Amino acid sequence: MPELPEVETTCRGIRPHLVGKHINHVEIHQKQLRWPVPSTVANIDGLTVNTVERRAKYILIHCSPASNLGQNDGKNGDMSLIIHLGMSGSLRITDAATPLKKHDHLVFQLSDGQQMRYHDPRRFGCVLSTHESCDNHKLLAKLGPEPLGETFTLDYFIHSCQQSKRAIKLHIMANAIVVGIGNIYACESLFLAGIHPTRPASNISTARLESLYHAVRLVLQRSIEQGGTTLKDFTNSDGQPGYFQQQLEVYGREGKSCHNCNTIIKRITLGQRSTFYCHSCQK
DNA sequence: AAAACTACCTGAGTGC
DNA sequence: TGCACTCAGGTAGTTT
Repeated sequence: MPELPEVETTCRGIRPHLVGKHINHVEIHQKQLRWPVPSTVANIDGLTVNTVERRAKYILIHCSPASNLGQNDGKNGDMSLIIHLGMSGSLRITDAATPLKKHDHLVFQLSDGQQMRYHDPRRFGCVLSTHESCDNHKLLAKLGPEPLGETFTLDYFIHSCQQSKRAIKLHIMANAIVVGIGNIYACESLFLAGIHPTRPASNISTARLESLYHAVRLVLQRSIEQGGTTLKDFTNSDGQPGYFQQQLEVYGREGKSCHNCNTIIKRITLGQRSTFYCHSCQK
């Protein structure tokens, strides 16, 4: 299930295969994703990929007509794809001869003969297009800062917590506060910081919030370095699994011993989501 | 206004 | 073997 590190891993994997290439043709085999794939996605036919970026868990692919390359004025037929991998999505680069898989919903035919395929069994993801700046798109406009970016400062984080009485786990998972921290990394970060997931955000000392701030960034950074977490169906754009799962301390470990103190890891439901923690290490 | 809840979806896993 | 059932979970939209 792609979280921020998986999306970053995907971006890095597909970028060198896409930038500078033309997209000759798009095939839409299944348009019924989280939202219907708009027919305007097909307008990308013939455009050239300028950049591949990530914002939160969205992959942004910016394209221009070949004649406009370098103008970067946002007009003249520029177009961007906004792709979300949802729970089970992946983007893979393959050659055209590779047989289609059952859930390969979109196929982007590239000018060098390769293809990029959007695969998503559970169809929780989306593929949308826009001619405007992606930052203004409805889905991206209200997102908080990137957890690994410069605008996510310690002061900002502490202040946001002091304003909220919600459980700290729900606070760090709220996209308006900071993006890209899903269930797995929220659990892991709280374990690393020694903070109980249900503790109200405003009821945590600034020293402990500082630990959490660094824990969030460390956990995400480390996971990106490992190529993401493989749970069930995540593989990178080459089809290789990530290795971060081998380092999970609490997530999915209900009933097993804490690596730190041997206490049995507990599971509770918080915000409709399974939440794993060590009752002894996290207060 | 903020928080809580729901719908969307299908593959994997479990129990009978 | 196969059927019925549960669980996983990001996000926007709805309800409280």
